[in-house]
Amino acid sequence: MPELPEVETVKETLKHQISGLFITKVVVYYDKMMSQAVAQALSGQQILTMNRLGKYIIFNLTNLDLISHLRMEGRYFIKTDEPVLKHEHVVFHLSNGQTLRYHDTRKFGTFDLKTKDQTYTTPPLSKLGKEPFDLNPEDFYNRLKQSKKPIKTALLDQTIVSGIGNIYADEILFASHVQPLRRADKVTKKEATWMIERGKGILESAIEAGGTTIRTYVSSLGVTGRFQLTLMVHQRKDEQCYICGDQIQKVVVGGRSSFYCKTCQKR
DNA sequence: TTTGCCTCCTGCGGGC
DNA sequence: TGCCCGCAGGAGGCAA
Ligand SMILES: [Zn+2]
Repeated sequence: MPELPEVETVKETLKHQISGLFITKVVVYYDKMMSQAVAQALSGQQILTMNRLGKYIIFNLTNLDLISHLRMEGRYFIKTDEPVLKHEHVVFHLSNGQTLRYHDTRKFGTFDLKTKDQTYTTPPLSKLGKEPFDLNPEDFYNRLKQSKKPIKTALLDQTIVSGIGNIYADEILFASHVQPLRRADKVTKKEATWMIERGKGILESAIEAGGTTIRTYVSSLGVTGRFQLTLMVHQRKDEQCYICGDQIQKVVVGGRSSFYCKTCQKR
């Protein structure tokens, strides 16, 4: 599932591919994905630029903002007049004859259309906490102090810190030597600081990796922003820890699969 | 108030 | 080989 780095890559790619173009028509093939009213309102809007906040992509239009969330499987493809595929649910027709296709096998992605004054002052964006890049470790620590839920769940809570998903949450906890089930209010200031500082490094590396593979993905697999990065623990159940050799454990925390090394993450 | 469970949707893998 | 079942997963909604 795309997290902050992958979404950043998608946003940057789209920015270079479609900025300046006008949306001439929007066709919806799965009604629940986008209302007719929204589709019609998009006609005639120019795509001025693309922005991102947390895991949300923002199409900055003439006098509206379209907020797109990819959830687990959402992808964008830029095509011309090829047949519309089974999982292409929304097709944006553009002023240069190309089409932007929103592809989503699970149909979990969302679109929200906002007037400019409502974009950041109403949900979903108004509820977002800061990204790790902007979050002061001390503020993060103080916020964790107020929460009794497991730290893994807190890291996934977009109102506490935005942009982190299941994969990077596991990686950040490993890098900070903290077990996923530890209560958030039991995390020390040192550990909270590690989570922010090392979290930033992990996300930055992933963004950088995305930048290097961007062309391959645009041409072959669409604008997914996905790329292979070496993961220390996520999805590595029963494999050896790269640091100590111990077996990676899997636990379910808040309904989410979580992976950790019980030796490197003692508490 | 805060927390946690359920829901959406469909491809995939395991079991027989 | 093919069918059936259960699972995974962001975030919103709702119940406790
Ligand atoms: Zn280890």
